[in-house]
Amino acid sequence: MILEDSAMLEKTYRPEAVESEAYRLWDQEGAFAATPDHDVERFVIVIPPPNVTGKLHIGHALNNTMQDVLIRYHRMKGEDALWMPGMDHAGIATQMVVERSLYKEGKSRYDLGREAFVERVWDWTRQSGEAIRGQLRALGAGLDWARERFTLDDGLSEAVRTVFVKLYKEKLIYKDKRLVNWDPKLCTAISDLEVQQRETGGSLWHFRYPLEDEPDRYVVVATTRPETMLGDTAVAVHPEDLRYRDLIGRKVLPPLMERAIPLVADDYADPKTGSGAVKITPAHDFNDFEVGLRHDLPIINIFDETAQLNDRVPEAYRGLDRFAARKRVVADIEALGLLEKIEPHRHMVPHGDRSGVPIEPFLTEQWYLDAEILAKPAIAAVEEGRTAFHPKQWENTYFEWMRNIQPWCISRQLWWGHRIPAWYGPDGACFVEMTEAEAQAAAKAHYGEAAVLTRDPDVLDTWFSSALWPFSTLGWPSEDPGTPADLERYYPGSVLVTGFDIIFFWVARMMMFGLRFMGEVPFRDVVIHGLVRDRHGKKMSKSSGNAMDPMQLIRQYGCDAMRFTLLALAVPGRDVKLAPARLEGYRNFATKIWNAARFAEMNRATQVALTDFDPAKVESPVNRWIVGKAVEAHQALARALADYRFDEAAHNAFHFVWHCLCDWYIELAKPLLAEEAGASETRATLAWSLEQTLLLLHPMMPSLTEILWQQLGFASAGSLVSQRLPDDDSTLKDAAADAEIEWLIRLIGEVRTLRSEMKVPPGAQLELLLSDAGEATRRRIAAQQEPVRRLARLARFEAVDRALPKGAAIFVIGEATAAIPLAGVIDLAAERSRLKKEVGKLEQELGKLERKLGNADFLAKAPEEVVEENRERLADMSGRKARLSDALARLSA
RNA sequence: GGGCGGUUAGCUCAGCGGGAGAGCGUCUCGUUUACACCGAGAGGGUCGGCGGUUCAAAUCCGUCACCGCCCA
Repeated sequence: MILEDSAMLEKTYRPEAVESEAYRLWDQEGAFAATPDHDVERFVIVIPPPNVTGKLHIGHALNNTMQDVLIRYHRMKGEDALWMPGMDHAGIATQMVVERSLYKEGKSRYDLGREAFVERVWDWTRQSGEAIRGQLRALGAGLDWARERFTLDDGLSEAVRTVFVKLYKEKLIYKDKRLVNWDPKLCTAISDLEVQQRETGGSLWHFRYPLEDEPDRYVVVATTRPETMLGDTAVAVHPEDLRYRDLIGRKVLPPLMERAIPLVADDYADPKTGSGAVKITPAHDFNDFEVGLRHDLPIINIFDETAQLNDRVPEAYRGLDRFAARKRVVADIEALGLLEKIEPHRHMVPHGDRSGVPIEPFLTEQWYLDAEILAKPAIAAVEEGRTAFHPKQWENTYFEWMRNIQPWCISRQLWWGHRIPAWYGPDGACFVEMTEAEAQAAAKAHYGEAAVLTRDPDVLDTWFSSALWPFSTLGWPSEDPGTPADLERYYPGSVLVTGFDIIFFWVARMMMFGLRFMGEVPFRDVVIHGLVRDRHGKKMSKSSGNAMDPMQLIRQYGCDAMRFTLLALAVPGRDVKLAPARLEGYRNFATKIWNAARFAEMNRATQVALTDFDPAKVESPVNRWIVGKAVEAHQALARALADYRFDEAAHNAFHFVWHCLCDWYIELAKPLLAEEAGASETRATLAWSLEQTLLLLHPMMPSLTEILWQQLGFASAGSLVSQRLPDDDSTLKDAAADAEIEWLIRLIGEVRTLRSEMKVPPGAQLELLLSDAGEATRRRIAAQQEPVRRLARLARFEAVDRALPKGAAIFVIGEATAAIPLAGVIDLAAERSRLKKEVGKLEQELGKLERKLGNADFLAKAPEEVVEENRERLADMSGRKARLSDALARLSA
């Protein structure tokens, strides 16, 4: 077992073994509970509630990972971090899921009746909610579970009713009869945003409508929807269209019907489209509806709610669905000889985004919210920067939509959701109140006696309750003693993290309602991320078979690796293209960390080594160097997260761990750890560096780091999850140590390159001689004997005063010239060509620099430090070039 | 039609006024016990085209081309 105290770490990292263990530990400690009694900064995220439709997808994984990083990071900064969990009842989506399962049993919701059906959805919800909680845990998401909310909870439902009643009484919510987007499959109104325009291959049918009083003459109308001609109430032509001028005001007789309809003049008719005449069906087209209003046309609705033709059409067509009706109408018109032609036609057809069927504009009475009034302060709040989008460009999208906002149709003909608190009297009078009792009272006042009331059967659009989520979850509008304190303390939230596709749904509506009812924005920052796509950039979907299930990825790669991958790829303003290769890479990274910890453990560099350790007092340059690098890594993390640059946070941490800590520090520490003297400082520094690494990585890779924290004994001071990050302390950085280690790294790199290019056998131990070494370099040579000899595989490494030997490979480092005598081994021709290439490159660079520095304008106009920097580079390069040319000359001699 | 974003190494993408970068892949070499889910080294780019601003442009402006997304 991994957690047995005495056991060493297992040889390989097995994520599945640590993840559940870590979460269990956090649960047990109540690590995710907010701390309302602590007098510290607050950091609040209210989760965008996932739908209770069953499964989280990879987009949820990205979204919640980002939130978890922020929450864990701010908690580790010592703030009171609250991450409010919860789920959304998701009216249409959930109802559909349950109806589908009923359908498999051969039943419909009508067979069950409303009450039993709703009970059945509750069963589903409980089950689905449990599944989602499990998935969020598997993700490592540190939510404050005791506070979990559901949009249909009593308190939240009360919030919904409160808002509805208030806005109704303020006349911002009203009932109206107009065309809505009607989903004939789900039999409910849906909002504009739930309608998808899909390009569809169709036809343009041209029909002849004879004039009523001159049957030999006809007007040709073109339509993409022949079946709606049964509801035509006019034909419109453009007032300036000379072809039809004389016909305006006369009547035409559409085929198949006994009804004559007028020819009206309206700008809506486009003379350039088709024949220039257009049939007008006010009940079944948004534009036609407007035309109808202008000309006072009758509105003839020919569909029932499932889009079958009703009894307002000739008998032959009654009961046909719209697709059958289309065929029949076309065939019948053709039989009458009134079909002029059929042209193929691609056009956009509105589809329900849930049901997938074409949407009908349908005339019904619905509840509306006057969103324009609520939008104004919401626009101002973003203009004034009280809420800021990241990246900022999304503000344009927000403004664009908010400034053109339409009345929001908030009623849905569903059974699952918040039932509208409106009751009707026998004469249809409407009473909107918090409870039935209050409605009764209002009715009594209205009628002067008690009346039988019927409740409105409809429910509210799901987004209506989502709009209240940032404050309804905190207890609004409850009068309970506990909750207002929460509201006061945790509203407004700090951040909302969501996808760009949700700006209109969540962000906009939360802004409107937050400002209206709380008088303050619901969050300070809105972090917008992209969609997760497959490796080719295609949208994931079940139908194309490219969907990646986060739970599957967690099993395959581990939750930390999946999180880290998503973070590293989460470039602002761009979609995430997720490829297995990236997941593998970061799974390897997790293993790398695990093994670095094993190395530390094997060298007893654990918590034990840290007794009385002060990183400021470290002496050896290597140790001072890694201390400085760790400080920089923390600084980089802070900078990245302050800007919500999760990709940079991940890349910086990756670079620190792999390339600073593992590639160099551990390798350089090996000889020191083997020594008698100096080993204890290095052991302690290694332990400290690892501790810093775990702190640094924890927000991004929580499980792995927590388990290592426990295993290496750091947990005597508590779990990693509740540790404080170190205060920023730049005094721990040491420029001299940095310079020395950078020199060392370059030196070793040069030798390795030479060995490889000269094809020196890997086992051969070489000599490295430095001439012209200054005092500092000589000191470094003396100090760094072991690391250099070991990592560059050298038998000897020393400064010399004599001339460098002839048959040697040469490179330049700082002021010194380095030689590796390779007499007998070296291929002189190869070394000559290598040096020539090197000199050639330098000459090219030098040419550029000389031209630049020879330009009077550059000297006059460029900032002094830029000029100076270029001068230094010139000096450095010409020195190197001189020495390499020298070596080349001697080789050729 | 309007708006937004993109075009940088074979792939995925950073960088957004002063020396072209990362990860993955490719090639060569390597088991010196943290790690082969590893180590060492290398190769690879007129930064989409054209024009302009500037001492200086991948980076700013204009324009064109192509690719996405959103709204009509």
